[in-house]
Amino acid sequence: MTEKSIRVRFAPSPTGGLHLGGVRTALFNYLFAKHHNGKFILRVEDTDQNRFVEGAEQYIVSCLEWCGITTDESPNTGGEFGPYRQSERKSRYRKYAEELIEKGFAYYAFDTPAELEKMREQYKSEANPSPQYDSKIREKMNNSLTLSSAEVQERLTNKEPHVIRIKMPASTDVTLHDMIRGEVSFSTDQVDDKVLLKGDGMPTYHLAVVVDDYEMKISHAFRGEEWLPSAPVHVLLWEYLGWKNEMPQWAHLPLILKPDGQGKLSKRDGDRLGFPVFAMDWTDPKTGEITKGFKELGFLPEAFINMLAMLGWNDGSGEEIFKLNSLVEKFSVERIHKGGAKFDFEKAKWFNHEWIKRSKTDRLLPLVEKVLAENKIQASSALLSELIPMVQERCVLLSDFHTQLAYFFIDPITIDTDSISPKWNESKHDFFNSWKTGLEGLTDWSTATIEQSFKDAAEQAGIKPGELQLPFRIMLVGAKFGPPVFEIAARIGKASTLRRIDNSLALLKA
RNA sequence: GGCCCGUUGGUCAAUCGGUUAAGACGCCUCCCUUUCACGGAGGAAUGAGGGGUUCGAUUCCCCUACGGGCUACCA
Repeated sequence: MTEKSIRVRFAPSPTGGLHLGGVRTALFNYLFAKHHNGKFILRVEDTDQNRFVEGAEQYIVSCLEWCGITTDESPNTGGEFGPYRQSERKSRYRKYAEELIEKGFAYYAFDTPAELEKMREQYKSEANPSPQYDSKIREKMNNSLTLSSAEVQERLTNKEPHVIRIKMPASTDVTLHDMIRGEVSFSTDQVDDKVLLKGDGMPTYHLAVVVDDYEMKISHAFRGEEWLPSAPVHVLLWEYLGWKNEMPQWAHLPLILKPDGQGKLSKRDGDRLGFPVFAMDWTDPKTGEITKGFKELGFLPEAFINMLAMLGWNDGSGEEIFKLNSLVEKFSVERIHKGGAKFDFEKAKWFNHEWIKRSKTDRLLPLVEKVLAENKIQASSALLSELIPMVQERCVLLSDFHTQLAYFFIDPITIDTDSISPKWNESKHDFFNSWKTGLEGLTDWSTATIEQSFKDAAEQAGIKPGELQLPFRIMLVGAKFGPPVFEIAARIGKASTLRRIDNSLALLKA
């Protein structure tokens, strides 16, 4: 048995933002390839000129880069099996389609869109709500099977618009082995004569995927489960073109479903339920509309791919946190789930929180600097490096670093006096007023000395320190969160501390 | 409608004929902490239904139900 070298491909079409499911398909392809020391190829399926969206291809590349999914061959970087953009391969497809016609496995069809529409109307019935261009119907249409060869020749020389359709055999079972689902078989009676080459000379997905997988020597083809119904067409094409022995192994991935209700997760669900569906922000070049992505929302790519990998796969150990290289090491197709998984944004956030907690300061530093800069807060890297470990366990999203860190740099904008005013009284007011003097006299401004001074003053005032700690926190932070108060006081310095006490005291008096 | 795929707690899921049916998220209780978070200890919560096969089915088979996908000159 000859060992074919492992080559897989992620083949998105550049029609807009890159969906969660798309990234997961890319990821599984990548994990499989790298686990077997194979190649991961990016192939752009831009055969539909109507759906082509400017910038979408570069956006997809950027998403993969952000995720750390590197390509071995792609439109940008090239490779020995290029071009990797189907539009640039246009000229190669027609000859295969015509070869199929010669062999009797395909035919020319001259039906206009209107005629097809009419056909569907005509044959539509209760029993058959969606009539197909199949072995029965093709007898009634305008194609090289029904027209005389002279007329076909004439129409062809007149450059009459036409497509090439596969001629599905009658009553044959097509069986394929799916790495995830095992044997799956279909009756050819159920599948229609798919268009292989479109009127504009571009191939459809069906022809292109087979030709390109063959020419690019793809060994394993991973794609979403939505492709399963058309798989028999592809299998037949591999056979008809005489490449059966080189056909890749198929693997149809389960779908990612809506969290509520049912159905495939879509961009709309994200908008509706308030979470991203795209990997990164996507700006529609026509409308200018921006759709939020995981990256910009504050996800770490490590968390994003980790979460995606666990949606439909696990290593069986119960461990859920994996780095990309561990995923590569552990990945196995056998452990991919068969059933679809509902997307759970809460769990996605948990992954991110875990990754933020576990990340080294250096990893977080540039990202945190960016978040702060976006909020007009300048901070030195040295200071931030000390601050990050103090707050990272409190951040679920990178954007949380802003709220968790802002008060180290600027006085709180809102003071949650409601939390302290119910228990506020004259003696507490007096305490802070007099403690200020004590603080002013502190020569060594450190967490320990501030805390000691606080305790001493509290004792002198006859108030339990615990009752004064929350007020102090509210004064410095503005709300009930953050690291130990005295550490905060130590960091923000004497002047800021005193100023914030004064500001709050003024508010509490009123 | 037809075809195909799927079905373990609310969600992600382990189990590859014999278990008190893991673990995680979320939720609840408690501890730690006079903030928040982290951490720790507990808790509630699962094999769609019906037939087989078997000494024994969550696990294998069939039927039903339910869910999903596909049914374009879109991918």
